Amino acid sequence: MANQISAYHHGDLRAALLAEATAMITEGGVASVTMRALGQRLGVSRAAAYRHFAGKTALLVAVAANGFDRLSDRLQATGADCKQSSGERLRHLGEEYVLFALENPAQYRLMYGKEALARNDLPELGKTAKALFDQFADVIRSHQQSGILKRQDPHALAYVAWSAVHGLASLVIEGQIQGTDDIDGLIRLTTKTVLDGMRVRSR
Amino acid sequence: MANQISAYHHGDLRAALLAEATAMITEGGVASVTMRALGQRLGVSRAAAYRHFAGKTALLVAVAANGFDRLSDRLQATGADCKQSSGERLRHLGEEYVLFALENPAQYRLMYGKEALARNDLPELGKTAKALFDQFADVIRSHQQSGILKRQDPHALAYVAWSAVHGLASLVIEGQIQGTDDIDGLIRLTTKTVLDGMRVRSR
DNA sequence: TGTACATCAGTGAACGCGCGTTCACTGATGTAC
DNA sequence: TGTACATCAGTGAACGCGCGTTCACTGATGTAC
Repeated sequence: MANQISAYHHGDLRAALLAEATAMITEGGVASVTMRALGQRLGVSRAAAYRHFAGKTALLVAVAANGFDRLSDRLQATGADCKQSSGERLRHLGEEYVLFALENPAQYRLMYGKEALARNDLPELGKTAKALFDQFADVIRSHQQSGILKRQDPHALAYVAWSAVHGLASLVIEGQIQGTDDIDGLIRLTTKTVLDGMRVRSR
Repeated sequence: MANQISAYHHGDLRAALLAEATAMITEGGVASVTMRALGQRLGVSRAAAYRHFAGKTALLVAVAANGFDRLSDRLQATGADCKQSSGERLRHLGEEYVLFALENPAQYRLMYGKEALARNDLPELGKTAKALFDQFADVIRSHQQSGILKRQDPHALAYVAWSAVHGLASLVIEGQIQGTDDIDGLIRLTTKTVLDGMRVRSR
């Protein structure tokens, strides 16, 4: 076991590559990630990455997959924190979702955009995204059974709620909602408005 | 006046370049637009485009600007069609917005994403986008004065509504909401839910 | 009406550049005896 | 404990490619006289 890092053997280059690629994406967009720059920033040859990833695409897919894992963990922790069956749990879920996206803008874009990652790379990622959405739809369903939410197709209702938080996150990430605005207040208003619209007797 | 098109002089190459670039973006994403391919598809030298646009970026900015014009026209037509002061006008506005995005996915992405177009190119485009949003905020404000919508900061409320329609459009465009679903129904449910959440007495 | 000429749209060859990836290699590590 | 060796992570030079852009040019058009 080498717990010391020599100049030649990096130690955990794979993890370092993922972290550095994520940082580069955040700083300059996915187009700024090049195998050359990546190696240079880690003080490593540009060919070294190929020992750990089949190619650039595989590396980006890994970054996205890591994002899904982290988002899923975060949302599950939110669910555990907040046991009440009222609509508050749903609101917290939505707010945490937006916060994750705003804290990891580039990774989020990689997860849900298809500009950077072509369709070919999606089999594995598509499943992960679907699993996360299904978990969310289950929460919606349980709130319907508690009589809090309208009894409509839970998948459709889940899509509506997801649209709102994804839309808000995207608009902020893409710079369409300027920094002078009260983002936290906007997040709360969005989750509140959509939840109110989904509530029983809201008409 | 040359109303005949010779082999050498194209006639209206500028418009043809815009249309073809838009088509290419739709087919293969913005990365698939290259000056070479563009010229080839129009049966023209690859240098010909530089007679009409300063460079590739200028061409893409023009495509985005054209998108804003068309979207603005469409939404204004919707407002004119639908004189009633009830929430129906707002719903139509939202639905037309999503439909425009789904019919022009790549152009829409170019308009509201910042992946393809760097910040430097935004001075003009930013203003156009802002003007469109302000028009929308005015509609929200007038609905508040009619007593239909909650009296909250109209800009904030406008952001919420925009988030929902932008989010839905984005999720569909990025392939996150699969084709087997009832997209039209989902559009209606989204606008209805958000409008209900914004209504007076909706609590 | 006919000719000379200015204007401008499009040509095609070439440029330099940065990219992802490859390949034979070298150095460090851990293990078998 | 010491040595030989298999394993594997990282090197660095080189590859071919497609890109945006440039440049001197040529061909068509419209206009002045």
